[in-house]
Amino acid sequence: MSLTHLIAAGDILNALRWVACPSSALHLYSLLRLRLRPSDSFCFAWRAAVFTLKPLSAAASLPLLSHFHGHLLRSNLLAHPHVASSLLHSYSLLSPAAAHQLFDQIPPATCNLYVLNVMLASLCRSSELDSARAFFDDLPDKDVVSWSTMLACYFSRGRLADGLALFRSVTFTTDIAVDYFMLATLLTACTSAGLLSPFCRAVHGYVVRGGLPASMHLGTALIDCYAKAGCLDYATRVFARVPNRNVMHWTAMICGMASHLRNNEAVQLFEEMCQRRVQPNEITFTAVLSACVNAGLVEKGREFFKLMVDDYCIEPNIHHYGCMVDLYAKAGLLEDAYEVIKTMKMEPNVIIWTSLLAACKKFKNLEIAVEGMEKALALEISDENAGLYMLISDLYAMGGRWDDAMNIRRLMEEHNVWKNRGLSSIKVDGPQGLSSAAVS
DNA sequence: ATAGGGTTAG
Repeated sequence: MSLTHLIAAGDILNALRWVACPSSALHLYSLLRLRLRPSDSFCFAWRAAVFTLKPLSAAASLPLLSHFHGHLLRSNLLAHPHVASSLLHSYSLLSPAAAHQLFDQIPPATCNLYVLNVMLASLCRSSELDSARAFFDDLPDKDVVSWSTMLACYFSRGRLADGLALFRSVTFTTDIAVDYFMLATLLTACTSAGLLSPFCRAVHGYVVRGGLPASMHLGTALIDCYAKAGCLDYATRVFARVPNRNVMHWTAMICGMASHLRNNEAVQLFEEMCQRRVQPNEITFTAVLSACVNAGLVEKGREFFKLMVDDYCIEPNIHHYGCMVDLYAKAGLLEDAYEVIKTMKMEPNVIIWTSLLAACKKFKNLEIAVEGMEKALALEISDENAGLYMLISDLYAMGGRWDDAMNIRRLMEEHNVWKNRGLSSIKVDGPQGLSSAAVS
């Protein structure tokens, strides 16, 4: 009797693990609560609470979360550190202020290192870097998670020197073993900061000596880092050694090939990925479509776009549409390009209009140009759109509509916008930020 | 195995 109800409770708990919808999760949770007897292990109750919190925070509903918070308080489950850290984590993703408020109410007996690390991560995402660092310095104990959270914080905010100094501290002044989580953190941070090739090789050496690649995330980070550094042969080598390549590995590799204009290899990789039944995602398609654009592979691009929509049921986003417009426009297929714009489910952006109208100018197709221009003029005048406005002025002039052309120029002068002035916003963050230097 | 830090584009 008691055994059957325990099995049933276990099944519900298992189901709760994989549920994604918040209302189903809450439903299963209350079902489970009804089955639990006082004699049941307390472990059941807190695990159920933790599993329920995941879909709740994914649903991004603060009212739902605070409702469940009330229940956790009343049932005294919040005294359990697992529950407290999970709830704090959920809050921190939705409202850092609410997370801070909750943190202040957690009693010392519950506030273990897990809870403190969640709070540190929350501060790293939302607060001044210095207050996160002060919190880190005040931690009574620090484990590998505390250190890598703080490291990622420095790197993600572009504080390379501080990040590297902290990395030196953890390696030289503590007994903490650098794990693959931390390496992936470092690698990702350094990749986006443009600190590429030497660092990547160092981490790779560390990984090889450790007899890896054991971690899927680290494999992706290594491939991406080598690819961004221009070391595509190294990226390929790492890629070949990953045992169970997932969509991330394939996508990182395809992006790498596409961004270095090795378009045919990008297309080949994509086709091989599909043959091996690895499901491409929207980013994979962005990469392979841009390879098609760069190589002028119109038919391949058309085929892949259709594959994405019909076979993989991926709703095209603005990048996908942008690739298709560019693909057709560059090939002089202006009707096809304009057709894509007409079927888009969102407003075309400046990139898309520029692509179409530049091709209209090049191929001297004023018919489509006139239709497009009328709509493109709805975009507000700004430095970013200056190039588009110049193009429209040129097209008017080409069609002999000098007054309209002059009007556009006058409008630009009135709004004081000039082509290329947007370039002054290019980010300059010191010598390490210059990726072109790091590529060599 | 079981809570907290990491992965792909623009």
